[in-house]
Formats: sequence, C-alpha cells, structure tokens
Amino acid sequence: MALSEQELVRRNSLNELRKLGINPYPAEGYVVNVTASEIKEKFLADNTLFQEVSIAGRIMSRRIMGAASFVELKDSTSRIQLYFKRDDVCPKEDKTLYNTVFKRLLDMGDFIGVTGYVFTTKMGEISIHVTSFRLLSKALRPLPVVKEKDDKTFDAFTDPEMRFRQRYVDLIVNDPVKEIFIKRTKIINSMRSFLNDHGYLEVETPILQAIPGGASARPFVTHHNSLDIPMYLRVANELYLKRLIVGGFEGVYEFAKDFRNEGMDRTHNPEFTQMEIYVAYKDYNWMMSFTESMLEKIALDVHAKTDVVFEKNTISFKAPFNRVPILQAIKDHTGIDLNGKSAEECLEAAKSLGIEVDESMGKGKLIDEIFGEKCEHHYIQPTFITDYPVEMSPLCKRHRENPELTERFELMVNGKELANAYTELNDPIDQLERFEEQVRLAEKGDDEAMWIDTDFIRSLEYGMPPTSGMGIGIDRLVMFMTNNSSIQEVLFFPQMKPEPKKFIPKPEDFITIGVPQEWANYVIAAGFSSTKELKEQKASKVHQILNGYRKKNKLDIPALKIEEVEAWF
RNA sequence: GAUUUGGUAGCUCAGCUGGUAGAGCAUUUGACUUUUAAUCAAAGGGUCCUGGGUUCGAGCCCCAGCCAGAUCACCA
Repeated sequence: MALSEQELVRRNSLNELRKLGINPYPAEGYVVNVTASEIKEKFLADNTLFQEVSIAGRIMSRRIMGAASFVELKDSTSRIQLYFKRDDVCPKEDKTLYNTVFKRLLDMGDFIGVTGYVFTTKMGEISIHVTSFRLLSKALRPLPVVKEKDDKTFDAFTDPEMRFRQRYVDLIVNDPVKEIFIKRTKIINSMRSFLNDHGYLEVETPILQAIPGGASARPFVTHHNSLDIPMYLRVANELYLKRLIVGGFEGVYEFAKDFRNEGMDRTHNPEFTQMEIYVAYKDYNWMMSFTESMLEKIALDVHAKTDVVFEKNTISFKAPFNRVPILQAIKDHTGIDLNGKSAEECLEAAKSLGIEVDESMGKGKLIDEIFGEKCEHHYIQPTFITDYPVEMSPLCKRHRENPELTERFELMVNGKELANAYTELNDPIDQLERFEEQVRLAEKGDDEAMWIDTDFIRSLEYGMPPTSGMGIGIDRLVMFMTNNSSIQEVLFFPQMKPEPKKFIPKPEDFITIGVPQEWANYVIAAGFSSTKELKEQKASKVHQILNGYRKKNKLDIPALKIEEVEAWF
C-alpha cells in the first residue's frame, strides 16, 4: 500500500528532526512529577502550587497563533492544555525549536515531555505555561480527529470495526472507553477481595484439556505434537475445581477464560471469562445469599450505590434478591401449573402457549423452553430462578424434596442469565448415570460429541463433601455494571475475523526480474502489485501500460523499449 | 446459518434519472503573542471494499464474494 500524503509528510518530518540532531525515539525515560488530573484537582484551590511541573503525554490538538500556541496534552489520567510562547521556549536568538521543530515537525499524536508552570488563561482554563519541551516519540500515522464543544462530540470515531480492530486508537481518541476497562478491573478486584476475605483459595486449572467437560458446548480443537493426540480448549473448569474439593480444599475459585466454538454475536465471544467457585459443606441456599451479597458489594465498590442503570432500567443489586422456583415462574406468567404433570401434559401446555415443540423433547426440555419463551424476559431485577428439571442439569444434585428437580439456581438480571449454581452432585453412581444419559441424548441429536470424564467420576468415588458451586459470567457482569449491551464493548480485543492481508508490493521484487531501478516504483504505481500479476500480461501490453503511465505522469525518464520489457518475462 | 443495512480522502459523511468524485475537520503554505470545534487566505489529497456483468459510459444498475453492524435462529 502506498503511504498517504499525511504519512509521507510525517516521515519527512522524522528525517528533518534527525538532521537537526533530534532523536524522534529517544532511549532515556522522562521524569514526570505530576499528572494532568492532579493539576486540575488541586490548582483551583491553591494557585501557588505546580510552579515547576514536568509532565509527559500525547498531543491531542494544536491551535497555533504565530508566536504562541495552545496544545492539548493527554496523559494516562486526563487532558491538560499547554501554552507555548516562542520567546519562552527559545529565549535566545535561534527560534528553530519553536518555528521549525514545534510548529512544523511535531504533529497531533506525538508524545512530548514538557516543563513549565501552571496558570489560568483569560478563558479560565487551567494550563501549563511551557518553558521547555522534548520530543519523546513521533507518531507516523494520523489519529482520527475528534473535537468537542459544550459536551457535543464532532466527527466521533465510531466505526465499530475500526474501534475493535484498532482498540488502541479507540482508547486514545474515545476517553469513555478507558473508563469501561478501569471499571472492569475494579469489578474483578472487588470480587476477588470478597472471595479472599471469605478465606477461599484462588487456583489455576488446565486450559488445555484432553476431555473438555463441565458444559455441553462445542470446544476448540488443537493438537499436541509429541503426544500426537487432539487436545481441547476448556469450555468450563467445573470438573477440575471439584477435584480440588475432593482433594480437601474448603473453597476454591478461579477466574477462568473459557472457550466455546459457537456463534458470535452481541453477547457471545468465542473466549469469555467466568468466575467459578466451589465451597464444601454448603448448599445452593447458602450460595444464593453468598452471591447476592457479593454482587451488592461489587455494585457498591464500583458505583457507591446499589442501583445501577442499564439501558432503560434501573437495576437494584441490594440484597436479598427474589427467589422463584421455575415452576412457580411458569405459573406466574402463563397461569399453568406444571407441578407433578407428566411429559405429555407438559407437551400440551407448551403447544397451547404457541411454543415450537417436537416429540423428542423431554419434560425438562419443555419446561426450559416455556421458561425461556414466556418468563425469562420478565426478570429485570436480580432474581434467583430455582429448582430446574433434572434433565437440564447433569452435574447438579436432585432436589431434596422432589427427585425430578435439582437444587439449582440461575440468577436472572435484565432478563438474562448472569450466574448459575448448584448443590453439586457428589453421588458418583448417579453422576455416571447422568453422564451416560447425556451421551444417549447427544447421540439422538448427534450434533455434539460428548465425553465422559472417567477420572472425574473416579475422584467422586473417593468421596466429595457436600458442596455448592457457582459460576458467574464476568463479561456479562461488566456489561451490566457499565451499561453496555454489547460484549465487544467490555473486551479489549473482541474476536474479529482476520483482516484480509494486504499485499504490499516491494520494488525490489521487480528489480529482481530485471525492471530498472528508476522504473520499479512506477511499475507498482501503474497498477502491478506483484511480478506474477505483471507476467500474466503480454509483454506488449505491459510495455503499453507503462509507457502510457510515463506519458500521463510526464515522468522524466526514458521510455521503455519493447525488448527491455520482453526481457522481464 | 437466515434476513437486513452499510463499506467513497487520514477521520466523519454527502453524492442527482447512470454522464469528468464533493463538504467539514485533518494535511501543506502564508497571516496572527491567552486560544479552545480558534480564526482568516490559498493549495494538495481518491484502487468509490474486491471480482465479474449490463451500457457508448457505472460510486450509482445486475450477479458473485469479502468485512462489519443490527435483527432472528443456534447455544442442556
């Protein structure tokens, strides 16, 4: 790709700087004694402060008025205005540093370090009067220019494709984006300290697994060369964490990157983060209280209040949350009581509600469909939906009062699942049967391979204490806490299809096949991006095109002879 | 996977019934010593996503593809 005019200008500036003895990429660090936000916070109260500051950052805009200029400098905390005055920056005769280096060779996007003193301009803006400056790093690509006035943004950099592919540009130019990720880390830190305060141990378990268990999702497959076996990226870490409970830990948790080889959309990324926790001697009732107090704390840590605005709704994370058994939820929203009903009766109920069904659906599946279709979206405020049918929950203990149900809850927020928890199944014989049942179901459907993790069964055979486990989607939680409805907004680098590789033709390639030095660049400019492409044409045609190009652009080089061109083939 | 919208200058976007491609900002040159979407004057800048087709002629129409967004489906 040919460089744009602006890129060429900047590369020229780079050379000119070097000629002036200025290294555009100096090795040494730059000592800073203040940040932009510190100045803005404290200077108003006491304007004797900050009379010898040293600060570094990126130039975000420039307003040049002859011998004086204003620059907007952005450091990691904020933006602050700089005031450059020629005779202060260049006190002696030689004004090169201002006239040439600052005005002509620096650009928006460059990093500089400046020293000076803070003052307030006539317009009332806190600024730094610069006494000296140094180039710290030259930018060769122009940034998108985003301007603001009265909280209105002009020419915002909004193209999602570019924002996600070039997140660094997004972060430079769109200040609120940074806030999302600062909050993300706050949320994770808050959760981690809550878990640690309870004395639970943060652990790490394998991401690369021979058997991808713990959830029925399609895995990514890779290959181990020396073992010569397929390996899988984990879809969940549940089975490993439970092994650790077997091993004698009381409570273990992991912030896990999981990978699922399924569709991508506004709420699904192939890799995503879940926190899973398992605690011995607890049941799902305890886990509900634990989960709600954890979320309440996170909301307080992040927003200093329990009310969080998400889209059109205000969501209250104040504990306790409502608890509704799934059959009660269906009764509430459809008037149909499925308690104790047969599979046929459930099928009829689903049909009467206009839900698409097929005869192979079991009772559990039907209940899940009805809930998903008719109830789920009603639960805007955090609500624990409990006691799911046993078919849907192969790793969950049967309900102590009703063996068709399980001791499971899903936490619904804004009509979406945020967390999922069980009283864990620790009966190894029941567990094996449930796995086998899953395999049987999967074979019927035949679209997903299923694995039985026999080592996990073996671990249960040694005995696992009664345990409750919970998984919570961190990306979704961050979406709620930052009011973003797209998962891509809360991941630094959401998965995108690879950019098509732009082929960059090199003049040397053409020289190799015999194109004269002075012609090499023009051959590319004339439209031949590879030697192969050139050779696909007839020599006479190439001859014609190139001499046509020479004539059109009035090139000051001799025309090519047909024999010369033929020699390239 | 289906439907749908979009892809034009560094960025944000116009572009007529199909007839030599436009604006603002940015860039370059010049003026300007407290501006703030700075201002004023002039100039340069394009593989109109890619490949085919229709046409005397395609940014625009047709077909195929690529990338992205939205909606839906799938996801115990």
